[in-house]
This record gives sequence, C-alpha cells and structure tokens, in this order.
Amino acid sequence: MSKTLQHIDYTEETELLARFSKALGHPTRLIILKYLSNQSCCYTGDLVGVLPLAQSTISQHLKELKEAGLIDGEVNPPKVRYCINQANWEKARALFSTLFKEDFKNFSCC
Amino acid sequence: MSKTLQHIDYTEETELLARFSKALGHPTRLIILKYLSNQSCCYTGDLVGVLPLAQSTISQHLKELKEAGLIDGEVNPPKVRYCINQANWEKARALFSTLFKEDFKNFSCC
DNA sequence: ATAGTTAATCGCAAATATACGATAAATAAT
DNA sequence: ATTATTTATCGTATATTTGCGATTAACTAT
Repeated sequence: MSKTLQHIDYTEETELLARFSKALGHPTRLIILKYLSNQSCCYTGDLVGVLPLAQSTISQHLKELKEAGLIDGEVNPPKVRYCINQANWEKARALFSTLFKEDFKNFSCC
Repeated sequence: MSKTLQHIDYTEETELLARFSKALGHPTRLIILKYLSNQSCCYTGDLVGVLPLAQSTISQHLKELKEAGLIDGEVNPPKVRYCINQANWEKARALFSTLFKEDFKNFSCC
C-alpha cells in the first residue's frame, strides 16, 4: 500500500453512505436491526437468547452498529438498552434513496 | 471460531441484502457505481483515469461489484465494458426500500 | 461486605479485504 | 510475426473483520 487509498478525499456523503453500507453488510447486523425495529428497543441479553452466537460476538456487532451511528446504547445498569438512532437512520434512508434514484437517467447502451 | 457463524441460516433476503450492502460498503465502489450510472457504461480504463488507484486495484473493485451482482462486464476485446445490472439493482433498491420502510411501526420507548 | 447479573473489553486465531507491482491473456494494428 | 493496448490475475504485504472464551467493570440485591 504505497499510494494508499485512505487519503482520497471522498465527499462527506460518499463516506457516510459507505459507512452505513458497511455496517449493514453482515446478516447478523441486519437481524439485529430488524429485531430492534420490531421491539422498539432491546437489551444485549435479548439478542444473546435469539442468536446462536457468543455474547461477546453480539456485543461486538452492537458496537459496530453504534460506531456507524445506526443505534444508540442507553446504559441502564447492569443492562444496556439499544435503540435505533432515528436521526441517522433517516439519514441513511435518504442516502440510499438518492443512490437508487439518480441512476438510469440516460441508459441507452445496454 | 468453533460455533462458526457461516452456518447460521439466514433468509435468502437477509443474505442478499447483506451481500449488496457489503459491496456498497467502500467509497471507491460507490464512486464507480455513480460513474457508471452517469455514463451508462464505462471501460475499466475510464475509471483508471479518474481514480488515484492502481489499475489492478480498480479491477479488483469491479470484480467485487460483479460478484455481488451489481454490475456486468461485457468483454469487448481488448476492452471490457461495465454496466449496472439493472435487474439486481432493482432488487437492491427494493430490499433497501423494505428495510427502511418496516421500522418505527411501534416506537414508543425512546 | 459479598454475591449475582449484565454487558463490555481483552487476547487470541483465522479469514477476508485492500492495496500494490508484475505478469499473463486476448485481441488489434503494424 | 511483432508490437501495442487493455484488463484480469498472481503474489505479496498489511489491515480489518469475525469469532471465541476469559476477564473486567458496573451496578443490585442480599
């Protein structure tokens, strides 16, 4: 890695959309989000009961979703209640919507 | 990895959405897709001229987009013309649309 | 104070992703 | 036949992701 990509300056929007996409890019995380949207919110332990994965693994997926901004964790000791971050979820929806809207304006060749 | 996640059986839809998301999870690939949607189609060389990345790196990103089903490569020697795979793109649009539609049905807690 | 509960974090291993330069393949042009 | 053009693939290095069990941290309840 000599030219190294990390320093290309993408637009904010592109970076953000990539970040959201990456977070959505694992089936377990999609399931967590679906679970969250059905239940309003949930505790880590709820997910441990549902998914055939170690508690530490689930905790890690939650961390990634949180770092991507898609969920929030409210400490409620000794539990932590996770909810979808509505503002960012809306932002994600808007970004994906734009991505899928902008194309095929002038498709002619194939 | 003893319990190993690979064998959890997610639904087809979940797997597919994760696959699409993962492919979209890198800024360079988003730029390629945007470029593609503006230009209808393009050759690998066009992208090499636009992105500050090695030809082999770009080729690899194209391969991933192709493997995810988002684009097609039509060999037109010695060039290869890449276009968005409209059917799968539409499928992706539908899956993301569903993902962002289904939630907040019953948000009450936070 | 002690024990119990819950969830994050640490340390580790294996797999995957990202980037590069160099090489190979496939065809067109000379 | 040789050369040029274009793109894929190979080999390699490094970074990140994914998973686990064990431990730690933070608070409750006894």
